[in-house]
Amino acid sequence: MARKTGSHADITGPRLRSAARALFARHGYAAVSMRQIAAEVGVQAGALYLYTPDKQTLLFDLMKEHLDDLLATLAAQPLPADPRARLAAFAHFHVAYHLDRPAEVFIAYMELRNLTPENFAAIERLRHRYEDALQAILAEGVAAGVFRVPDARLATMALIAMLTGASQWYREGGRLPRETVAEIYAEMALRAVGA
Amino acid sequence: MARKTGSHADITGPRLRSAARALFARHGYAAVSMRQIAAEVGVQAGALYLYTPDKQTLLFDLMKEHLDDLLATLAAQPLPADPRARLAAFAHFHVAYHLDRPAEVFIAYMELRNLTPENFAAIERLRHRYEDALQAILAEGVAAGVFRVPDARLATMALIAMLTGASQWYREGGRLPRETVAEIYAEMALRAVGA
DNA sequence: CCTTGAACTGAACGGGCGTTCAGATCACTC
DNA sequence: GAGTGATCTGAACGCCCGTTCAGTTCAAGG
Repeated sequence: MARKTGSHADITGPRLRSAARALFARHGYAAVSMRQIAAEVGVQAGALYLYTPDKQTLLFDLMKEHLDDLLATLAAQPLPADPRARLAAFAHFHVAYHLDRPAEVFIAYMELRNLTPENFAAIERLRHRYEDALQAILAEGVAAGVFRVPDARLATMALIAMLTGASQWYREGGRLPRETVAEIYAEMALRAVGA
Repeated sequence: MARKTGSHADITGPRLRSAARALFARHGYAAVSMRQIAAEVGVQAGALYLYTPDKQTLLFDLMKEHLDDLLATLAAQPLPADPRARLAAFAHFHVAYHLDRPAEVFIAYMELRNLTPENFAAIERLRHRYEDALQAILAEGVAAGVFRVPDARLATMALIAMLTGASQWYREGGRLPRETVAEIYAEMALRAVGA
């Protein structure tokens, strides 16, 4: 008793990732079983192993995809040369991007400790690349005399934590529209660094 | 073959909580077994049930203790009347408190989804009480005309995320001393709200 | 119409899980 | 020095885990 109708390989693969993303985000990697994911996909657990070598790789791929996409989208972003406008654009981009992907954000920040050491190192490298992009903006602003921050690295971590936090409380259709939230956060980020 | 030397009830209880706190923070609630905790305590798994009714209550008690202590310590804090000085004192307190308790902070923010609905509601109530304390400071500052924030609730969430984030990267004996970190974060918080 | 091979099932593997409990141990009281 | 009760062990309960794999189904190619 196998599949009833036609070939499903190109359907089941994405569905697996999508189901895993939703379940990991809601209940956490360790609390979700392959059987639960399989049930969500509408398949037996064994069939999942046609699309992922194991559960750990499934988690790693989700996180890597998220960070790769984050870095690629940032790179494609037109960032003004002026440090102030540049930081405003970065902050606006960061908030909007994260509000659009609450599940991915949740996983990327909560499941780091469930990665094997090698996978963890790979993800941390990507994340560091992203942080460095912000840190460079701050350093330029300091050099240009328009930002006043005692420590660029600390300010980077503080801003990213603040901006990312938006996705923890924001709910679609809530009191404030997405654009307004991004705008206010960008404004706070600028002020925080003394712009 | 039971205990070898004397009575241990007043020792094993705290040791259970301490071991659970450390293991939950490192590996996550769902990934830690009662047997692992028992091994850390130096006891068989069954013995733990003399000190906690179940694993869920163990997690809940750790989180409730943390938030109760946070609220009590905040209440005992002498906060100046001037909104600017008041916010600076709050921010400084928050960062210092969180840098001192990285394990508790990690658990309180990462394991919310592993609480039963009733326990979750109870913890959220406590957390909301704390957030309201900050929001009140911001509202006073806005009323006094010294803070400029479009939305006090949003600013509250943004500041708490930023300040709490310090405990994610801060390491004892690192580049910056604890006091300096708290000072810089407090300064950034003040500027973020336009003070 | 027969063959092939991709897609999937269903059962099994060894092992760990949270929790319970009868029984063992032993500091203490009277 | 007998008895008590707090403390803990060790084994067991039923259940779920990630992963493997022989076998089944069926769309597509010749």
